[in-house]
Amino acid sequence: MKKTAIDQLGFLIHDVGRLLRRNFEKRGQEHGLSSAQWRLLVRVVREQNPTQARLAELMEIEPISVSRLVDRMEQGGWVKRCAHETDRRVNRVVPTDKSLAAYSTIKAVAADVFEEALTGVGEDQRQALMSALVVMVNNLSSDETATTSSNVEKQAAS
Amino acid sequence: MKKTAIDQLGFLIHDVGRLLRRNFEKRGQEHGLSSAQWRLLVRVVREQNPTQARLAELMEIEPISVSRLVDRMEQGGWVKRCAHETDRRVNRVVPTDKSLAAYSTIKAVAADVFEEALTGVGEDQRQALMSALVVMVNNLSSDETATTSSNVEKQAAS
DNA sequence: AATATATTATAAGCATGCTTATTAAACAAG
DNA sequence: CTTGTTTAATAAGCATGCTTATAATATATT
Repeated sequence: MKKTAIDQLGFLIHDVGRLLRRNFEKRGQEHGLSSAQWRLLVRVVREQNPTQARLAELMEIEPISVSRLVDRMEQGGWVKRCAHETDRRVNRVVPTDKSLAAYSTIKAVAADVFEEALTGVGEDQRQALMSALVVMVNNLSSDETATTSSNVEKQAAS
Repeated sequence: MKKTAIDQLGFLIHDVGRLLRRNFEKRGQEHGLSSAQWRLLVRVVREQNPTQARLAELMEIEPISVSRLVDRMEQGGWVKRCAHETDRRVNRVVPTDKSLAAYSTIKAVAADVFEEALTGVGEDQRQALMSALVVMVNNLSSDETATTSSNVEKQAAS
């Protein structure tokens, strides 16, 4: 059994991420959501119509990136921008009926990709993998806003 | 101890990848290589002046992506394009003295980022993490060219 | 009330991935 | 040798991340 050197970690994480994304998008050609768009939609549904700023915080990407993601998703009929009740600067991002209808199907596609990826990885090892990743996220985002680590908690929870 | 659900796997991998990249690039502002450029440089040094096509194969990205990466790295003085001995279609990508001088320093920065990321993760868990990731790469790229899995072997080896 | 500061979203432009199409050179088949 | 196919690199244009800058609105301070 060869010992995999730690300095391959970056390459491995990068490759696994890319391959997960590729597989998800290949299988999901019927639904037509990119993986970034899917990540956003999950937040929108879970959080119940968050503002764009809240989405940026949750996804830990820049507000402008959210803005353009929402642009394309709005164009594709996945979400709508709705005016905030009191603050006229703010847009709430709201899923369309189309999104809600597709949600569980797409979720199943994602689960399927994970299952394929983890074929041959035992339950213990899966737990080790997941908890190592959670620790890594915490370590690496430790110097950022406090929101970060609580996000991870939340992710870990559900 | 909360059980981390498998359907968070995509989010976690994505986040860890992004955070590793961000930390590497933040620390490496002095050397001025992006993480994609660093990945390419590692291949160039290890493989001893590969062609662009070979780089695309090794990095599992499209030739055009290599082309533009090399454009910027050539402009930044990290690599040169040299004519192939016999085939006039081909460029060999060759590291400059500047690259070779910086190589071990940058490698140390990467190792440092990994060490920070893995703080609090025990040796057993590290091994479990790495081998799970190797399995995932193999599973996910199984329907691609045979080159893929042999790459992983090679990565795992060194 | 008027002015200064915060916050929300967006604009412009770069890097790195992709797909699809093109050019130049090499190779293969008649 | 000419014609057709394959291969190496590049071009054009899109998506999604980034940084830096701007406009509009809210909020806080004087």
